[in-house]
Amino acid sequence: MLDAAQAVVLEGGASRLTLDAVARRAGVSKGGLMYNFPTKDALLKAMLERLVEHNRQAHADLCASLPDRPGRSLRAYVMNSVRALDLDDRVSGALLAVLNSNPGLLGPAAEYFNGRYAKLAADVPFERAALVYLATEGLWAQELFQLSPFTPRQRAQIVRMLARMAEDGLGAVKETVKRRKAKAGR
Amino acid sequence: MLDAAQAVVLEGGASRLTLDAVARRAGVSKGGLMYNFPTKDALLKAMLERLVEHNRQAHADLCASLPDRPGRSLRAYVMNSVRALDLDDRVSGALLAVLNSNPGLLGPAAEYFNGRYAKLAADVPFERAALVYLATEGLWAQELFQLSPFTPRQRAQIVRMLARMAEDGLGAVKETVKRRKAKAGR
DNA sequence: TTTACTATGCCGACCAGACGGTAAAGTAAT
DNA sequence: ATTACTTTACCGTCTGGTCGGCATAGTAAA
Repeated sequence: MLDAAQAVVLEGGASRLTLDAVARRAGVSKGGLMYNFPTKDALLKAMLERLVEHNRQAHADLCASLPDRPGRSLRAYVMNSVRALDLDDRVSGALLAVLNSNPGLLGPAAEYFNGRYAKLAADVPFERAALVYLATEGLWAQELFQLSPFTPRQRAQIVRMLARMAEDGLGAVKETVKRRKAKAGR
Repeated sequence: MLDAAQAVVLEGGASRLTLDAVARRAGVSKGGLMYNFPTKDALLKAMLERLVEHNRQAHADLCASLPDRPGRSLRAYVMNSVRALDLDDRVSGALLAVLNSNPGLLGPAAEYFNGRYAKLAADVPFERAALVYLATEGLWAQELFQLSPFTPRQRAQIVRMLARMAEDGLGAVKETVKRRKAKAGR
């Protein structure tokens, strides 16, 4: 059922997330849907919770597959965010769905997102962590609203830069600048 | 009337943006509202257009008040974005209002936002411009959804860093790192 | 000046449809 | 018979949009 709800949001936007639509999509009657989720807010809450859990899990998995160096968690966050952008991710839809209706439901999710950063940035200097975090978040948002001014090639370049900055710090950018200058001088 | 619409969105969220509410707020009847905006989409479009124009103007003004050095435009963008966060800005509401209903209306606005970046980043190395741009956008989004994990002090620090990066490049970050280390060593 | 006519701008009652939610009844397994 | 679950049918409300009317002002003929 939650799958159906996410599908509906993905296809028709948050405004089309109606109980009837979800029920139809899930192959049950509206009454059946209301039995499992007594109210629409309950459904939204469940969607959001599953989304957060999914995100947490993906980050943990990715983190485990990376070498244990300082900045690993932050790097995993970057990679996880941009990977989600590639597939028509469920996250996007459900998030939009929630905040346009009941803003109070964001509470628990906000807690997660707030706590998330603290863990990400624990082993990276503050300014660098903040920069990488915000830029990633910005890239994600741009793509979500389809307002990104970057070409796919540029996006890939940015992602590489962010991933390197998460671990290597400023060296990554300096390297690139050097390389660009060398290239320009050629 | 557009003022009323923005006020409604700001107070009650995008979902409360109904024709009746706007009409009441504007002190006219619904018929009167419909006379000026024959359809709700027309109203949304007008709101969005005014918003874009407002943004463009604010950036231009701020740009003019800054010394003409490379990165001026980008720096003005940063300052303008974070200034908008301070007051309960109209932008936030109306933007949300539009994208949750008719996504097609974003077209013209998307054009503006796309073109905007090209001008901002014209006189700044690509990676640095992208980094500043995305981080600013990320900061703006975080604040908009009230999901920012930063304290006001941290936010101010980040803003200073971004503003410096817009013009001075990596020197800004390096400086700060140096200062931090010196401080820690004290 | 008066009168008749027209255009503009706005009003407010109304409509058809969609929405979230409820209730009674049914079904199948335990 | 009880329980878990589903269906069908319905209700009250709200929404975007329509429609006929009304006041005002402008115009031009008398």
